[in-house]
Amino acid sequence: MTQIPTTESVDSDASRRSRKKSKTHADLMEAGAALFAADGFDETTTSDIAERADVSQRTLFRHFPTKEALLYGDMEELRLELRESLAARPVDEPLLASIRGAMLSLADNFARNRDRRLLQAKLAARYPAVSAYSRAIVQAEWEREIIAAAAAKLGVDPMVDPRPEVLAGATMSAIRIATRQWTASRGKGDYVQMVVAALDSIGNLGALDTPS
Amino acid sequence: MTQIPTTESVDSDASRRSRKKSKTHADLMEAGAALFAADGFDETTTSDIAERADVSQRTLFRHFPTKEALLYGDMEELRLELRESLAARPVDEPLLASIRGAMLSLADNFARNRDRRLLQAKLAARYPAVSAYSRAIVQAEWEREIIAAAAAKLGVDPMVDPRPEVLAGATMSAIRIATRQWTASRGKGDYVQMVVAALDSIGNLGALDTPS
DNA sequence: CATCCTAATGTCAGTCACTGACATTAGTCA
DNA sequence: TGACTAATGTCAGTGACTGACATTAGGATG
Repeated sequence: MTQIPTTESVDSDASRRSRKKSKTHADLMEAGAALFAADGFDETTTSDIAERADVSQRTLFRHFPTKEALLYGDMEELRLELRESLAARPVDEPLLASIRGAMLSLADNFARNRDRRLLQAKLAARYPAVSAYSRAIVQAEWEREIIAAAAAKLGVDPMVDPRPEVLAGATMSAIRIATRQWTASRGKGDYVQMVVAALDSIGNLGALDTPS
Repeated sequence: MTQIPTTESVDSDASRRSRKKSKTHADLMEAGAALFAADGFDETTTSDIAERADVSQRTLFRHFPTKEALLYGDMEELRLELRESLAARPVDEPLLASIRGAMLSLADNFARNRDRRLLQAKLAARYPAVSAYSRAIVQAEWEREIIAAAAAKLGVDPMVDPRPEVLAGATMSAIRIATRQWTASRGKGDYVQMVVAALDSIGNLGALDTPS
C-alpha cells in the first residue's frame, strides 16, 4: 500500500524495496495490457499475466483484487485528479461551469494515457465483465466525486437533496457519450469538445418538457 | 427459453413439460431468496440453492447464467413493463411528463414485489458483487429502454444527439435515490412520491448554473 | 398401445478466478 | 553482523461456471 505507480515509469525515489514493489506493480499492468490487447480479456488468464511479469500468480492478487482491477489499475490516480480538479474551481463559479471545467482534467488524462484508455474502452465494448466493472466500479467512483463536489458547492446534504446525484448521473452519461465518440475516432477526436457538447445538453433538459 | 414465470405462481397453461420447467425456475428463485435472506449472498453457494430446489447445480446454471442473475431473475419482466409503460404514453405528452408517468409502473411493481425488491436492495447494499450487477446489468437495461423511448419521442438518433442518454442517466439517478429512500423506509414509504421528487429536479438542473 | 423424438435434467470432469496458511527471500535498520 | 519484517513464493484449497455425454420423461405419430 506504499506506492502506486503511474503508467510505465517507476518512482525513482523511495527505498529500493518500494521501488521494486512499484516495478512489480507496473510490470503486471503492462503484462496484462499486452496480453489483453493481443489475445482478449477472457482469453488471458491471471497465470499468463503473472508469468509474463515474472512473478507468481499469488503476487498478482496481492497487487490487484481482481483481473478487472488490473486492467483499470491506474484509475485511482484519475479519480484523485478529478477530485482535485473539482476542488480547484473558483467558489463563485456556477456549478455546471465547474463540472465543465473539471472535465478538462479528464480529457487531459485521456490524451496522456491514450493507448491504455483506448484499450480499456475497446475491451469494455467487447467483454461484459469489463463493461460491468467500468460502470459499477470505476464510473461509480467518479460519480461519487461529482456528487460530493456538487453537494459541497450547493451546501446541501446529498442524501436529502436529490440534485447533486441527479446532476452526477447526467454528467456520467455525458462522459460515456464522449468516451464512446472518442473511442470511435480511435483517440484522434477532440475529447474536450465532445464532452462539453454532451454536458451542455444538461442545462437544457428542462426544455424537453415543451411538447414537440 | 420457453417460459419465464413471474414470482411464485407457475403458469397453469402450456404443456406439462413447460409447467415443470417453470416450476423449477420458480423453485430456484425461491430457494435462492430464502438462503440469501438467511445466510447472505456470498455465504450461499449455488450448490446449496440447487439442493434446496431439489435439482442439480448444472440445472441451476441452465436456468440462470450467474448467481446474481438468479437473485434478479424477475427483472426481465420489469424491463418489459417499463418498456410498455413508456410506449403507452400519449404522443403529445411532454417528454419529462412521460418519464414521470412511466415511473408509476416501476412503483407499482415495487409495491407488488415488495419483499423481493427489498431483499435485492438490501443485498446490493451489503455485497459489492450484487451492487455491481444491479448497476451494470439491471439498471443499464432500464437506461437503454429510457434512451430508446426518449430518442423515439424526440425523433433523433441517440448515437448523435446526447439528450436521450443524458436524460436517461439523470433518470436512473433519480430512481436510485428513490429506491434508496424506499429501502430505508423498509418499503413503507410512497415510492411514487419519492421518485417524482427526484425526477422533478431534472428540469431545474439548468438553474444550477446561477451562482449561489 | 408401442415407438420415436427430443427437451429437460443428471453426472462428471475440468477450467479459472481468487484465498488462506505457511515457508522463503531480501531490504532495512539498529 | 544479526534481528526484523515487507514482499514474494508455494501449495492446497473453494466456488462459480462450462463442455461432453448419459438418462429420463413429455409429446407426437403410427
